[in-house]
Amino acid sequence: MKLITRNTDYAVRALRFIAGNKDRIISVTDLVKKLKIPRPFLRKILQILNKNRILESYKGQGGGFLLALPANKIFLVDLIEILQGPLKLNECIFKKKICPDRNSCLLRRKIVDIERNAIAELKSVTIASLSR
Amino acid sequence: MKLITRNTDYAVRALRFIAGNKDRIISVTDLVKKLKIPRPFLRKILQILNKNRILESYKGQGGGFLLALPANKIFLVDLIEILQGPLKLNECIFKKKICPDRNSCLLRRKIVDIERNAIAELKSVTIASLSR
DNA sequence: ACAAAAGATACAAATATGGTATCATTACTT
DNA sequence: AAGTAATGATACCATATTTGTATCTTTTGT
Repeated sequence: MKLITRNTDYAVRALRFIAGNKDRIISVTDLVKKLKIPRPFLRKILQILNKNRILESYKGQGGGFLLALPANKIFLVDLIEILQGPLKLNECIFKKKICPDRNSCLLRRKIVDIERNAIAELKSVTIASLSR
Repeated sequence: MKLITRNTDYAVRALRFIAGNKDRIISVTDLVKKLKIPRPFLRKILQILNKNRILESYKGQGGGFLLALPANKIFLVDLIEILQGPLKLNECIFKKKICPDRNSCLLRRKIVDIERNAIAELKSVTIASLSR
């Protein structure tokens, strides 16, 4: 039960590095040299971040990536949602059907509370705040 | 990223039912009739709860299960730990090695904070409190 | 002795996660 | 214009976890 999976962790590392080299275009080659992340996996992650407008990309020789937003506007919650899907800690077991058990919904309500708190805390975390 | 997996959810349902039939031995057959849980899977879950002294078991004809503890002493956190393993939201990517990146540890620290809060909230949840 | 229960344990299917491989496209350099 | 170094798109594969199934043994009440 991980709050953060490896691709989110990798994304944070990569984004931190890119943020730290302000205005210099960073290629996957640069990143692989610094961070020990499997190259094709990292490429996939960066492509996803690009599609989600966290990164800008430049093709061709000398190409690479830049932040599409200032580092203090890139929120960890957003990265989690992009790379791991919606931040739901509960995921009701009975998918489409209405939950047939009022008491089990008591459980769900508790989980939703905890989820709300966790999200609130995560909301304050940005790439900038992770770069001190 | 589920806080609670299906087997924990099943366990809660089963324990609630057993708690609600105080002092009557409940067999898997009884439980399967009431809760729509696949029988062999439920058996496995109950066996685990028995081994972990959440349930008492009685073999032979007329056998089944009783709570080994009062319902207000059966904590959700414990069920989670038993059925899903240690409640760790962080799970540092670099397992044995010392984390080589001080900044990524900033991330870890945040997650640990969130984890601490979530666990604190979970600590108050018992089978009894889920049975109103 | 029989049958109805749990105990133990090995196996299997489905899903999620982590990672590869390959080909197409773009753009800089010469 | 050609070569090369970069990303885009996409399909595939390996591993781990979750969610089950199947089967045989042991116990106990009737």
